Amino acid sequence: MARPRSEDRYNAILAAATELIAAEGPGAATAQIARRANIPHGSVFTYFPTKDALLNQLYIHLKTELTEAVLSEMPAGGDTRAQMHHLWTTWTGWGVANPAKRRVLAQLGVSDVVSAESRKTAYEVAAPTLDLVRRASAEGALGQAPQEYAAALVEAAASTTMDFMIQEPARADAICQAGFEALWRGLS
Amino acid sequence: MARPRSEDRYNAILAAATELIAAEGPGAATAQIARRANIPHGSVFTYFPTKDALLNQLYIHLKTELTEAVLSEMPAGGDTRAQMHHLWTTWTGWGVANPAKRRVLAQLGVSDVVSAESRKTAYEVAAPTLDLVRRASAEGALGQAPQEYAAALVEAAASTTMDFMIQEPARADAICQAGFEALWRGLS
DNA sequence: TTTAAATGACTGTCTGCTCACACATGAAAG
DNA sequence: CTTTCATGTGTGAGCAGACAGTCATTTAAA
Repeated sequence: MARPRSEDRYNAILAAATELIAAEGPGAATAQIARRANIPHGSVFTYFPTKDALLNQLYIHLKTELTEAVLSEMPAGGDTRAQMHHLWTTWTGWGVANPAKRRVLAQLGVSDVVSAESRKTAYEVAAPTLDLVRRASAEGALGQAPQEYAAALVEAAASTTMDFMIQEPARADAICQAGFEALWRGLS
Repeated sequence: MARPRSEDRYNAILAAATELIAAEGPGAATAQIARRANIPHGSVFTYFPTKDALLNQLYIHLKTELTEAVLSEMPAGGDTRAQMHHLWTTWTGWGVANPAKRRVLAQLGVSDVVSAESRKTAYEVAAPTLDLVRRASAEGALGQAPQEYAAALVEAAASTTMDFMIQEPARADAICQAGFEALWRGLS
């Protein structure tokens, strides 16, 4: 019926926004994002109704990408520790390999521009992760606490661990392993 | 020699900035901050050379206040667990009692406007805390990891715990205790 | 009398967003 | 297979509003 939207452009906008927001925070200008994406400024608003909508979409997009990375190649079987270890190393590995994406998630995570709905959507995408954490912590000190609490603690620990892995690349593996050991002891 | 600056005004600016940044992020306008502090817009710039300087000062101010709260009435003696428990309950208690301040620290903590120098200053203020965490974790899984890593994990866990305590006031105490138990197991 | 704070109107810059027009697309008509 | 046509994207100049910071003047402390 009409000219279709370009998926490439959509992705280019999200990619450009990721780089700029990582460097300048959520205040990065839409005109700058458009320039980096090699499209005219006006086109940003044919793909996203407002800047807020763009930031919300970006948040969901990155959360989804992270969750998919973490769940891919998850060992089957019932060994919870092995699964948690896989989750941990994949998660921190993704963050180290994608520092800009990681930084954007950190910035948007504490920002008000991300709506409760977007957070809920991201939360549902991450449900399998939540379930794994619940299994890992059911018998431990956090067994009676809200299951989301244990999941949030794991996320916070992963985030902190990535910071230090990036900061000291030479000891990244050792930090990752020590962090997992501490996490596992805390949960179980 | 000349009219002195008013300490009240200085504090009023920081207090107004805290409330507004908690609600709107670091993008909150200086004119708004001035209005909330009941002073003319121009006066903001006799107390702080730029908005960035204001945000940096605010960050150091809140970090210092938090550290003082945590270290006050710290039990002497050599019982590391009791001291960690005091640190934990005081820290999370401060956050629950001061949600705006806590939120501002979270927002500024991931923001680029806070310079490396400001972070270093805040870090030095918190040195006694760091030392306590080092003692608590020296024999555990994190014994070989950078001591700042253990401290950052404690901070991240405290921050997450406050979120849930605020979210579910009825279970706040239980969450706080469960969190400490998990933390202690992870560290030692 | 000297000095710097108090004040608020003002400014240059930047912001998200709009809009009129040109044009590509795919469906429908012949 | 060609022509027609409705639809909605491509484009960038332009707009109203918001922003951090300035400055000439007034005022109060030392």
